[in-house]
Amino acid sequence: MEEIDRQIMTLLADDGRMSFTDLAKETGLSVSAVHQRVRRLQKRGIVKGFTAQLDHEQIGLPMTAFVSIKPIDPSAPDDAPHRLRDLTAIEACHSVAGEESYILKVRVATPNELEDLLQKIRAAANVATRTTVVLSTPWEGRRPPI
Amino acid sequence: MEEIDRQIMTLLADDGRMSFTDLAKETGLSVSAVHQRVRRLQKRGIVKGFTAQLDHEQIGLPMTAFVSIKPIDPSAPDDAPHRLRDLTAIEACHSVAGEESYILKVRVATPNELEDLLQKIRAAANVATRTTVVLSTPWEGRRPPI
DNA sequence: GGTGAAACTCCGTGTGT
DNA sequence: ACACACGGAGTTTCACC
Repeated sequence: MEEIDRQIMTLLADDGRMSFTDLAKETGLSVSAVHQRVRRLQKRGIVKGFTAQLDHEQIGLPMTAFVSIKPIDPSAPDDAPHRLRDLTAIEACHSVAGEESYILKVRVATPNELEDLLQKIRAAANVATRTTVVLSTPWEGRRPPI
Repeated sequence: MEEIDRQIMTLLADDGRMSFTDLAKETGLSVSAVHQRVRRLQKRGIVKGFTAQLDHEQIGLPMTAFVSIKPIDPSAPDDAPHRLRDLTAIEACHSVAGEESYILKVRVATPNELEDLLQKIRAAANVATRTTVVLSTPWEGRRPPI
């Protein structure tokens, strides 16, 4: 039964708009049973939501970079995520082990915008930054083997 | 008119399963006009697809890491993406500027699995690896400001 | 958890402007 | 590019197992 949930999640990860009718055909369950399972998966938070995958080039954000940050004053309390939250160009913020404390993934339109963003990051969180610019992305957001 | 496309994409990025009827209400257009626009956005590849957002903890992949790789033999042809393609634990592969040639984002269940994966990466692509383990993720996959 | 059916809503296409 | 309309398809809830 857990097997069927995995199957449903795999199908929805591939096509987030697949109809309940088609999910039912694929799984061999009735439409209402599938409906019930999807609602339960959402309620449990295993399925957190559904989203459209957009082409960054075409929506005007062709530049991606990873920004590692390190506090200038290591004794100060670390609330970098809170301080950086309003910088919407930061697509992801990961706390990491290693020499730096966070890795940020950012999307911008131009090198100039990246420069502006780095200044804002340094000012907002009182950190030093180390930036790695993405040249191309062979793949991204690939579905994990559930 | 371009404004309405941006609005539609924002709505679909927030809720990938929103009905055309609701999109029509939000945008003030008719259902068929919205339908036409979404199909066009997909045909142009601006909307690349729709996907379910899954909780990595709950699907058994609680561990995330960034793996930077550098070729051991810099004179060899660089076909790392092709050689790494079958390692499905690699969620993303970015070619980057800087000291290393690629940054990989990987998801695994345990430290042991990470160790196995790193061995496979080194063997498959003939590279040295530098791994940064993610401790927590304040946010991820946030919608860019379209 | 599962089914099946009923009532409702939505989708997708055709037609017209 | 958009609006309107209509038949087919999908969704959602219900009683029952």
